Amino acid sequence: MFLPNQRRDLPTYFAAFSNPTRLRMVERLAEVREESVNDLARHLRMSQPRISWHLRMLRVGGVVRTRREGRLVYCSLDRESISRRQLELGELLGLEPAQPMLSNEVNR
Amino acid sequence: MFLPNQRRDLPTYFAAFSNPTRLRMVERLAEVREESVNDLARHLRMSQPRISWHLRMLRVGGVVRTRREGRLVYCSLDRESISRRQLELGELLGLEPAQPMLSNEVNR
DNA sequence: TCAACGCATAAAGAAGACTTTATGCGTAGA
DNA sequence: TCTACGCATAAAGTCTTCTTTATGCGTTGA
Repeated sequence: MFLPNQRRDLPTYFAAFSNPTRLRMVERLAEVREESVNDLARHLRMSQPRISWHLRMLRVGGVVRTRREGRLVYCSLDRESISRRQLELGELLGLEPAQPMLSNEVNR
Repeated sequence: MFLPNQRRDLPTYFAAFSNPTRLRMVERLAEVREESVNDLARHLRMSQPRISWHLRMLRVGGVVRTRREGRLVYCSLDRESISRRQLELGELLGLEPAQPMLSNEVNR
């Protein structure tokens, strides 16, 4: 009841990274640590609904998390979650326990 | 002329992992190290064209490689390539150089 | 409490991913 | 050299993902 879980989550995790638009968003969030939805949209020159849509995929995939402050929603990488999924992939591939990758990064 | 490359390859890499069927194939190949297309199909109870189709995605994504021997085509994980992409992701996310993950695994 | 802002979501259409069935090409063995 | 096998690919149809345009809901500041 834990390993099966893994197989359910991994596809959405990888799907999050499997799109150029989302990769740009991720890249941007890696640079700025945190940014509001509108600012993200402005910076990447994309419509706000489009950003929101991809944001959802990133959230569901466990790549990005958001927090609300007033009427702004700030996005940031969920490094802890990413790290966890990477380990799951390692298990699936039957790899050495491998470095937790990011383990020495604090999450925001 | 190197970083842009990265952004071109990563989506196909992640797309390879973003599908349950392909994840099963990958899981299987992690167990058996190497298997022919037909045997893979038999084991996973899927049609041969279906396997071939997904195999192509896995190959394009740099996750699996194949070698021909007579009329059989053997599939195996391309651990070296996977390792490389994992590092690219790390760079994109602005992470510590992080362990090459798999680095202490020989490739078949 | 009203107007404007920030974001999410819905609806519709376009593009892409996936599956099945059919076929073709190369190799091996008779 | 003919047949059967293993695999790839094509064609057609279906299902999913993605984009745009329109709208709604919550929050802030007047």
